[in-house]
Amino acid sequence: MPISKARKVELVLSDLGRRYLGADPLAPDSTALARITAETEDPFKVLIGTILSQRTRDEMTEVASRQLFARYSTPRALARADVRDVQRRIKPVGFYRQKARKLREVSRVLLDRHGGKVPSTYEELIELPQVGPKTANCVLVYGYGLQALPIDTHCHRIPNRLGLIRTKTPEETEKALARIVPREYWVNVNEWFVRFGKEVCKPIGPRCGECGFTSFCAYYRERGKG
DNA sequence: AAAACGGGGGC
DNA sequence: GCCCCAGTTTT
Repeated sequence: MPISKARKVELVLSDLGRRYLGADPLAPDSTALARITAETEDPFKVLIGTILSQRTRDEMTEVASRQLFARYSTPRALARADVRDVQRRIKPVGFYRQKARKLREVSRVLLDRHGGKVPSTYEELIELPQVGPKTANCVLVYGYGLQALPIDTHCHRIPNRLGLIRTKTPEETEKALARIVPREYWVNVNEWFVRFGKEVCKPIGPRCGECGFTSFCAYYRERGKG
């Protein structure tokens, strides 16, 4: 007799919690964005660091962030920055030319329309340049301690593989996860999926031998032993 | 719905 | 050398 979906969700969350909750958020095995956001409660740095992390390898984000914040740590400073200097500092991340322009642009919008402060509502955040659903929710969660579910490729791939949800778009994934994940887990579930996705449930070549969920994983069953 | 953006690490 | 990465924007 197959176990219920609710039970699967419970098993996954408790197991990932055991794996990662006790872990030091500043430890080397933690993700770079997690370290950056853990070191500061500054929504501006969370916003900038999250934009830098978009579609870019995690380790590169940390290097670029430190080089950028060493010189520009406020919207006012970054709004006046020389784009070439910003480009040089964030060079390790992908799309660095585009991002340098967008970073200065978003800083100017913060000054012109938001009094130099990062807004704390989804509706306002999503209007900012280079801010989509994922980045907006990251600012709410890591910058303001509010409840939201930032959806990246890991948060989409893993619950779908496990058969917890069946969604095509990030929007669908966010709604589906919001239904099945208890609120108390929202602050953690994003990073749990990211770390689990990097270590075990990789996009290609997943280490199913190190996964505790193969007994009910739809992906494991279909691909015939990993 | 699909393509474009892009440097750097891993294989 | 080839492929992929804590997405967003444009077509």
